[in-house]
Amino acid sequence: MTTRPGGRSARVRAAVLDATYAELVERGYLGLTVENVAARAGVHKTTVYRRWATIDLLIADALDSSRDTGWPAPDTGSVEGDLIAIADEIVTVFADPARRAVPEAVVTAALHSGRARQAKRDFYAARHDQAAAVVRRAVQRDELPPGTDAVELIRLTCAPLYYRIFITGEPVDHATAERSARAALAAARAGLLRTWDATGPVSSPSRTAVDRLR
Amino acid sequence: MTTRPGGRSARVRAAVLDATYAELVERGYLGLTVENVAARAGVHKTTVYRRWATIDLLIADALDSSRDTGWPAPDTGSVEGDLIAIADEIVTVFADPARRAVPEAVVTAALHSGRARQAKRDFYAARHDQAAAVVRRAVQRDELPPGTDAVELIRLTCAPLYYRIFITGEPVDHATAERSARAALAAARAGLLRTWDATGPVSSPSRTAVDRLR
DNA sequence: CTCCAATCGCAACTCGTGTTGCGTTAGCCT
DNA sequence: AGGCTAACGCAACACGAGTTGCGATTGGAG
Repeated sequence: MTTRPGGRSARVRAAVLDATYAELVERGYLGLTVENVAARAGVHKTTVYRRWATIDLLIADALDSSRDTGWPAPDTGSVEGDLIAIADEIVTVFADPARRAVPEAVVTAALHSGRARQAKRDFYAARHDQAAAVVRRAVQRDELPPGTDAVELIRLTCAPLYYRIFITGEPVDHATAERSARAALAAARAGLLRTWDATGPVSSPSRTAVDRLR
Repeated sequence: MTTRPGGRSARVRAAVLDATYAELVERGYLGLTVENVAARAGVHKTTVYRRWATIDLLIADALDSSRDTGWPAPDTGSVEGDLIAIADEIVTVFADPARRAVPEAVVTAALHSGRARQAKRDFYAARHDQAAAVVRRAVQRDELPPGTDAVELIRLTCAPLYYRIFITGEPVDHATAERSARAALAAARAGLLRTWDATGPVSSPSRTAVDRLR
């Protein structure tokens, strides 16, 4: 997608990656074969095989392409609202069989291929950073203790949902999302997620919030 | 394993399931083929194919067999110590390539087969129930608010670790385990994990802890 | 405009997984 | 102990994913 309109190579690459997404949504990871992807992309299967050794590398490449796609972080006015919105979006995605097929395939592929594992790591790192904006905002608004690890709070918010979905196989709903967000928030408010030592006065990188209290 | 010494069928079944575990540890999910399992079990491959249609069903059956194996919940004297011990065990398991192969295979198999998904769900439900004992103890000792959802506290303790391991691909260590346990505990102590309504006096199913305070 | 290198399409092939039919063996029941 | 049924071993086969060699096409450079 970087050089979308370009030489034949770029055109073929884009067509194949698009076809991969489409096949993934339609048939899931299991039904994903190189032949089907090639057929949908209007390309011969050898072309696909020559460029991507396995399906997992194909998924990894497709994920890389979509990583830099903009993802708008919610802005409800409060951290609590924002975190619940983030958690709710996860619930919504996994409630739709078509949409949940993509992350499921990514997780599966990452368990098979180191390259896919790397792509997945990069993808979630980017997403976490984008989502962490709501936390950084909250710290500036004194809603949360200064020095709160923004990404860690995002992790704690999402983790219980993914845990249920991928590990225990338990259902998730709006109540689950709300509970996860509130629990994570409780830890943050208790000062358990501070990056720098919280036991005493330190040379903090930013004491603006504290200073403003005086 | 239920009727270990029995007819030929039971013997073959046990041999195959044992071989499945051994192959899983040695070669991982990817290297797991029916032929290898059959060879190690001293059985012909058609015998395996006739009983278990796919590898995933084989893994599911092996998981079922190991579900009722006793798992000793830690008892350090405090909930915090117990939860950290539980979290630490997860870190330890996934630090060992051989031991992490099993849960990884289970998660992969569950994404492929409904039968494996069910086996995984049952397994974690049993584990959660066993681990929840430390929480129930803590509630009785008044370390935690009465009505605290024991299993939910266990979920919140484990979730951030599994999230890093399976989803984001970030590393886990003792510090991660400790932080997860403490964060979950903060939510529980804040009364966010109560099963019954916490906003006022209710007809609670069990007010023993409250009664004892008088 | 022409040539050249890279890439693609095509068909035939290899190889491993999973299947099938049949003969054989083991365990249980009277 | 003898027979009966269910399960197993074996070999041959079917099928599809992935590979390979070669000719054809594309897009850019001089």
